[in-house]
Amino acid sequence: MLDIQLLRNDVDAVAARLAGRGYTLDGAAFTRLEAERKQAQVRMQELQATRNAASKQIGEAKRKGEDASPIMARIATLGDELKAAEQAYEEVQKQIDLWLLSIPNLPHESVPVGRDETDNVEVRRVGVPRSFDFPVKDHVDVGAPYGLDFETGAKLSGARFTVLRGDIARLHRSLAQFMLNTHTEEHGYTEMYTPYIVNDNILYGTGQLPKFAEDMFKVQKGGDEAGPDQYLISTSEISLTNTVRDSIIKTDELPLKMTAHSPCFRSEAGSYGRDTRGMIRQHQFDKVEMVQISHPDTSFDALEEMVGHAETILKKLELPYRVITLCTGDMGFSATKTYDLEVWLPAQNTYREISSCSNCGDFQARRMMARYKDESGKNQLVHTLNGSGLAVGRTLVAVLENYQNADGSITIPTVLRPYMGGRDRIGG
RNA sequence: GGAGAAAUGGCCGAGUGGUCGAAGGCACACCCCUGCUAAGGGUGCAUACGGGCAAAACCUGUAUCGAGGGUUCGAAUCCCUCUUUCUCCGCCA
Repeated sequence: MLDIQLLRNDVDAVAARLAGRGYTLDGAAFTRLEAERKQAQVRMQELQATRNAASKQIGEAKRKGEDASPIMARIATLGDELKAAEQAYEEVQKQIDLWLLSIPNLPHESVPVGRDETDNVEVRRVGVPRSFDFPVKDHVDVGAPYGLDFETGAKLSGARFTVLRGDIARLHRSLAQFMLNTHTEEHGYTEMYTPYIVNDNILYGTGQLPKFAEDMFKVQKGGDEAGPDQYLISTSEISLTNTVRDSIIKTDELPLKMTAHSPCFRSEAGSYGRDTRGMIRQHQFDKVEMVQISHPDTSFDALEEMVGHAETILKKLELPYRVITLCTGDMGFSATKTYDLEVWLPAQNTYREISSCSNCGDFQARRMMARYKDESGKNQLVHTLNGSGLAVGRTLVAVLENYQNADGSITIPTVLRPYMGGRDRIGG
């Protein structure tokens, strides 16, 4: 959520910055709503002040044993007026809130301006894609003999669900363990385990609601149709970041660094026909997530650091990748700056997203009311960052494709061997 | 699932219809006193959103005692619904 003061002071400047990310801000509508709000609020507060003063007088009169009926007669009709005024105010305020909640974050000045992913800027490439002297298979064909099973996944749950068994399942688990251990032991993150089902208000905090409900899975308690709205998390960013909701953090406790391995559930409405083969795009996938709650002064340093943490995983796995800066038009709703890590997939002969690291500035903090106390004792909004470190399913894809051998076997990356019982290959 | 109790400021805790945004204590900040040891005194110390105002200081209004509704001129206090916590019983991995 943007600072409403920013909008009150200079709607046009905000609109100009949002235009860069392809969002059209209706400044005139805002100005109109704001005028209405001010009028309604002043009116309501005046009536409340009148009522409060009269009630005090009544109290005093009664204590002295005087007759309070003249005062009561004077404000006889106040109640109805006040009720109407309060309703009018609430109505406008609700409109403003909903409008505010649907505006995306402002891009940071350092973000390249552009329309879509073709305008993203490559920052660096690390590692050299291996050259194969045999026909390269994609992960579906590489993994099938060892337990990568889409057919059974579809039987159980439909398209975009996968069953892993045997060596592939273990490789998948090993990747998650390896990532989690690296972030906790080498990067200073606290390991977390959090709910996978969250209340709807939590999703307002991180920005999935009110605009992106169609990407989420909504769940219901058995037999409880009137129960609270709850959703499966689409990323553990949601649960990790919201742990600091409604709290005031001591300055010397910043930054808070949290990591978790969790499943992610995405309905991906609107992505039909994209990446239908294989496990690139699934309704359920695992991810190791990093979240930092940062002091505003250091959040952009923290972003660079976090990208480095994600890169460490790829480096240790010896997977070639590149880092790109997303342009204004390609960034997510809550982000003020985002780096994507893209891993080399030989079968697709291209780099594909495997991590996304964003600084959200105070955008989520304002929605969550997450603050710290500054030196002068004032409460200030924290900055929030999140990054994949990494998407486990896609990392599995990358390992299968990059480590495949001519005989159909798969070499196990060196760092994963301790997690795989010391073996150095699958099959062969 | 059944029965009962509870939820107040950073923390503890008083407050059952009328100047209560809330006593008192702790913690914290500053000042004074004291030349010495976890001593004494004073002051300050919730948040959000408005208006004066373009902004700071300042003045001022409104809301907030788990959440939402209701009764009332007036609600922390009475009523209803919900949430959470605790105790006991049952069930369960």
